[in-house]
Amino acid sequence: MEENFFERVYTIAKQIPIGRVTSYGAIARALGTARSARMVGWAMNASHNRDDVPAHRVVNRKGLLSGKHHFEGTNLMQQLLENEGIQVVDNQIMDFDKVYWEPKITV
DNA sequence: AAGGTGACCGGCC
DNA sequence: TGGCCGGCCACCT
Repeated sequence: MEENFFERVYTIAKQIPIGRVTSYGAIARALGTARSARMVGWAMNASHNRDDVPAHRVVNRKGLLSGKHHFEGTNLMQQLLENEGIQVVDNQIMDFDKVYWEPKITV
């Protein structure tokens, strides 16, 4: 199933469980393109077209809501995460190691 | 076809 | 984790 790079990212993002988050690099690794983490972010940017993609569950490796800037509101992303039981303070995810979830590696 | 761009990551101080 | 720099790769104009 050779879909576009975007589709792959979306597939991984959709697999993120509720109350869990992952990093761009993790997704990139899952896709086999560990060095193209930036592409993941780019794909997420296009995720605005998909409503099935929980982009709010994708943060950078530091657990910072790097992409919150791209959401509609200023704290929409944080609200969504908190709604799932994730504590977010100052654009930073608390207990990042606890809520962190690594996507299934699809080689 | 070439160049610019980006919601990043890892290494070093 | 704070800051800076280089690499990396697909998408857009």
